[in-house]
Amino acid sequence: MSKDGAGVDLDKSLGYLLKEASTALRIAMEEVLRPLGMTVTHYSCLELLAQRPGMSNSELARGAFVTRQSMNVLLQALERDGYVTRPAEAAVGKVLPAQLTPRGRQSLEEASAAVRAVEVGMLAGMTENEQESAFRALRSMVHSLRDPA
Amino acid sequence: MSKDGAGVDLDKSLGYLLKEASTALRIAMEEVLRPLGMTVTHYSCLELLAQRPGMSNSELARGAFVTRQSMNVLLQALERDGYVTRPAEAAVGKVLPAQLTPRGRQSLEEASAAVRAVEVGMLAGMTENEQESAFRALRSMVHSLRDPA
DNA sequence: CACCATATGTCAGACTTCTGACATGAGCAA
DNA sequence: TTGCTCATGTCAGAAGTCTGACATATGGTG
Repeated sequence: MSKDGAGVDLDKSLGYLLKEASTALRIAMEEVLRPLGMTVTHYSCLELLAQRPGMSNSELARGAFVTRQSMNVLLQALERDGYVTRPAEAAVGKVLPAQLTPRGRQSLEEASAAVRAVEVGMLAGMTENEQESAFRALRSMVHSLRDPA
Repeated sequence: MSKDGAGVDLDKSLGYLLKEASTALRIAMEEVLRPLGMTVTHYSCLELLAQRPGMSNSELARGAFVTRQSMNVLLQALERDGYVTRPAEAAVGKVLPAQLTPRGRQSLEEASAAVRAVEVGMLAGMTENEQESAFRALRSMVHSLRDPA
């Protein structure tokens, strides 16, 4: 019953393993971010804004892999708490470019260090070549999933 | 600003790419499972039960990468809707072994075929060797994340 | 110009998952 | 036996994310 032709053999499925790895990473990140009062999406948003100041709500949503509605909820909270600022109205169109405040930047520094340590730990025991080929493999999977042509 | 020493360069981060790939896979699976009225966790639960009948709620939770509380909510719904059966009381201890009903098995068949197609598509363009090394890389990451020693 | 497809920001409600908590049972050691 | 630790099932409430919907702005095309 455990490996009949109709079923998916989870122990050998790259999809299943992909989810397993992603979950392990998320849990490890939540573990170090929780003491800082931050969720993974919360951190992702700040990190994105540090790299590309002025990103809009929709751009941040795509970068953090959530819907723009979810990002909007988060962004309003970050704005209320003083981590992020947005102009009251759009200069052009409806796009509101977001910026980190000094407080946001400082908060990100602690988080970024913690997250970087998690990623370094994740890659422990892998050679540069192994990391490179894993990178290419994941890129290929993303491309195939998004463009099934 | 986009690549100062303090930040994480998301474009080169394996962690970020891992989340991207996992999200792409989840979205692709949701897309094919939605017409069947099934979520990814819902499907995962049925697939696990097909491979190992008699799994308990907690075992299913670990296998589907959710908490046992979340799996309990789902399992109660699956039981109510006739996809799964559990004994009214435990034969030994508190563990309630779950089983697929014929209806659950039939529902799984359609879903399993759809999900298998998604996974095949995801691996399109990758050689057997590339898949194998990706598998080892992900396994290594999971291990390092769970056991940071 | 008018029209249409696309993208954005936002609100509202529902769904899924999570954390916290409790009681119960198994396993092991003193 | 008693006590301790761990795992399990479950309930309740909170948090995060999602889908659906609407108004608005842009860009291209007739």
